[in-house]
Amino acid sequence: MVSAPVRKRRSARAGAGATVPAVRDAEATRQRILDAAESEFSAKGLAGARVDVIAAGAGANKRMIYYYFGNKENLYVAVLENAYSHMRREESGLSLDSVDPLAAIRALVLFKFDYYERHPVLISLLNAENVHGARYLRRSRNVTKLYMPLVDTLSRILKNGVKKAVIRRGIDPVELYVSIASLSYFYFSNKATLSNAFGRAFDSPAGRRSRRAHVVEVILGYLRP
Amino acid sequence: MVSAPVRKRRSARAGAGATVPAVRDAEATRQRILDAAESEFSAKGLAGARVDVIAAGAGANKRMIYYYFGNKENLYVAVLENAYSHMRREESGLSLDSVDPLAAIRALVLFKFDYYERHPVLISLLNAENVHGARYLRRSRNVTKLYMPLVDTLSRILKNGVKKAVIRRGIDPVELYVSIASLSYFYFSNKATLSNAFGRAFDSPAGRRSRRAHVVEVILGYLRP
DNA sequence: GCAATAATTAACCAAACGTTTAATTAGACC
DNA sequence: GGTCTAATTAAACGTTTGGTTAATTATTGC
Repeated sequence: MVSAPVRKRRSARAGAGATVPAVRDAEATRQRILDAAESEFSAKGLAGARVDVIAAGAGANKRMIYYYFGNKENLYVAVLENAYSHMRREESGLSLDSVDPLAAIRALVLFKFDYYERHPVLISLLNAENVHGARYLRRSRNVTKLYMPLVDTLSRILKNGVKKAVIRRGIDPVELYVSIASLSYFYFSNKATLSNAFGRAFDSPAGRRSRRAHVVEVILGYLRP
Repeated sequence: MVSAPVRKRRSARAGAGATVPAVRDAEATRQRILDAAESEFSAKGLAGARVDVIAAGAGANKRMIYYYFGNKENLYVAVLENAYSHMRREESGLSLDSVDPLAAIRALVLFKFDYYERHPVLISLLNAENVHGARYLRRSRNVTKLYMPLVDTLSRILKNGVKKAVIRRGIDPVELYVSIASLSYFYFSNKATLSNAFGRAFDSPAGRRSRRAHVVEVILGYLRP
């Protein structure tokens, strides 16, 4: 490349702001499209999202979407895979084999809460996906049945806790995992309608702090022998 | 056309099967549209739903939707109001002022579970609504902030339970209510992606039975002093 | 029976939208 | 510097879709 080192191709006026690089860069363009698509799909769902809005948000020509992803549905699936596998990866990176079973479970609960808080798009995407019966997630081979390792870990922790007499007997690890996810997920997923139902500001920092403490209390309270 | 007293106007071939009455009946037509809209909107969301599909499902002319509801959005709001206020009505019909605080809470937990199980459309509608920040539910004046009575009841139950030393001290009734809702809601709301993540058949009768028992255990286990 | 009105229908329209065609430009390689 | 290919663009295309027009049929009140 020559002179004019930091030329911007366009003013990226669409607000969504993606900074367009000076040079042609296939991978970067693809990534900008993916990012713009994530925010558009998570806000409006597959049917509500607009291809033109995604292109504008990415600072790319609409044609690029078809160049890199084929069509709208494929792009949606790519976004879904991306968000979903990110969570899975982070979660499996958790080292829960602490000596203290209760501390391990507490760590898992807090991880779930914090992850959902930091990744609202994942929640929206999962919500939309569940509305149409996980049609598109199921289509993606990269994403199926990868939770078993975590359930195994949980199972070991429970057994250990029972032996040490700090956890009650007879808890199904899958049910427990779902309950842990529930208590945090629902709070973030339904905060719009919850705020509407109670006057209470559900999304305030204080609200989040007390919810965070509460979910730990519920799970650990339940686990007591 | 002559005699033929029980003439059907159309064969209602659309599969969705609404039985079209022999005579003109404004209220019945309106209701058929509402029913068809509920199933279409809950399956596809506002943007994904098709006005023509709703009309066909209702066995009515498309024009009737605009005759009775003005436009697609208004119809959506009507569906939402309908489903939401139905739940609110049923819930406020619960008489939880039993002598036994734990029995009262157990009844609330089971009510929530059973209601969600029996009304999957409500869950889908709420999910879709939360994806776009409750924009449309907030628009409906009929539906706001009507949960306070229930929270008051819950508050009384908790106080009573503390006095009788069967419930631990210091539980926030709103947090508890949200937790109770979470444990059941999430299970039904996310069953598609959950079934995908674990191999396990989440939606089987056996699965539902054990989940139902589990959520009661979690809440009552947590409440112990 | 006969107007007046309410309910219903078939056909149509314009805008929105996903997708494509075909041409252009930048960078890589020799 | 010229050639080849990959990245990018502008404009258009064809369908789908929400919404409308205007005419028709049933029902109600007299």
